[in-house]
Amino acid sequence: MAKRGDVLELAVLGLLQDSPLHGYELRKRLNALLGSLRAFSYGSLYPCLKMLVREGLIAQDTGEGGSAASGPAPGKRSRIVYKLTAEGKEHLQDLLTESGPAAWEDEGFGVRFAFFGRTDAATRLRILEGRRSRLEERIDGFRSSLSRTRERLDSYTLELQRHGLESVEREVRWLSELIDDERRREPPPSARET
Amino acid sequence: MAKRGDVLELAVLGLLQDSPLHGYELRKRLNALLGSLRAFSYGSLYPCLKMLVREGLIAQDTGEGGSAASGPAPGKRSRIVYKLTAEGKEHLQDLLTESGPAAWEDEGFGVRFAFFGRTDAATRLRILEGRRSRLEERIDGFRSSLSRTRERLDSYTLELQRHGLESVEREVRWLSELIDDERRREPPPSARET
DNA sequence: GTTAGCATGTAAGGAGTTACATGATTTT
DNA sequence: AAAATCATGTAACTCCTTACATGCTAAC
Repeated sequence: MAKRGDVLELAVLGLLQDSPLHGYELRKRLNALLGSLRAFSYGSLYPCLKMLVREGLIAQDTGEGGSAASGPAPGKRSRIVYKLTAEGKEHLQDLLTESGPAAWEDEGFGVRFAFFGRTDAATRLRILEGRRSRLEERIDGFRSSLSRTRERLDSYTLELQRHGLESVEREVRWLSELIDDERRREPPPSARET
Repeated sequence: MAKRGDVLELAVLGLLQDSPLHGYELRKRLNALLGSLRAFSYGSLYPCLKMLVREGLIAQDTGEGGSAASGPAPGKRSRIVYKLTAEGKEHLQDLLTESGPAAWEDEGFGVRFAFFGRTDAATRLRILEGRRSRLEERIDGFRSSLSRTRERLDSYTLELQRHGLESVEREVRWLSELIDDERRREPPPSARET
């Protein structure tokens, strides 16, 4: 229970944090935001929106204001604009601040990183470091499995492993640079004590 | 119809091509082979094996030979050894030779590449080039979406996009080197004509 | 006037995971 | 004799896709 790997849910809540949006627009921004990471279809977005409404995390804003132009693009067609509720904002903060596997694994990390602009410095650092040590574990398991099975592998398989390993090592270097940037911007409290 | 993205099926058939194996061993090799690409659990492997037997692509070899040591590790416990049937071999060749999205997308490409040792040169080249142009398309769509939404993105989101783009560009360079290697090894027929 | 894009949904199903259930064998 | 690892499986569930269904509006 409470073990939802829902990247979609988090991404939707995160986007609605900036401004209310309707489904169609939401999907475009979603896929622009996640870029190569992931793409979602309407068939998953709309049911997700319904669920979030049922859970009280977002609210529908169908009716146009009262008299004149009120929506972002008035007079188009009946569209359903969603916005975060107070509960939704809280839940979003919980998700973004959360530690644990959800925040380290590929997609979970990617979405959280995309919303780093609204995350506090301590959390950013924690997530970056969590991701890095997760990748370093992966490298270790990788190397030991390589040394165990090296003799059995042909050159193509080996080349695939080598390229995969190099990709992970490259991401570790990237993370290390980001971590250094964060530290420079906000030095650890131990430097201010004494 | 006939639109099975089954990475698992292909990987199982590919591994059984080298030698008959039982499920447990198969899973270990599977995860060693695919490394960072993917991991499979027993909950998907065993049902898949059953399905492949039903389809006549693999056969079970439960009974030990007749008298003395016959299996790879005799006298352990009742284990079910699977091997490719003639039909299975044919189907595997079809899958490995296949063009189209299945062979270009991330996982489909990865598995096919892992089995390049048993693939002919022309197919290798075709798949490598297919993968490369697929990635180049992705880069284009990416750049145009970036120029459309640049002003709206904060620095973290932008950094994520930049890193993603760089990863894809890096893979394109990798593929280009591999393609050059293949060409050097087996020059195109046009160079032999005249 | 027809194609393309905006806008919202639903039903069926695919591909895989987690957790459970069971038991033998080897190592410590 | 306890713990780890070998070995095989099943049931329920998750998350997402594809294909379908519908209709409005803008551009060509």
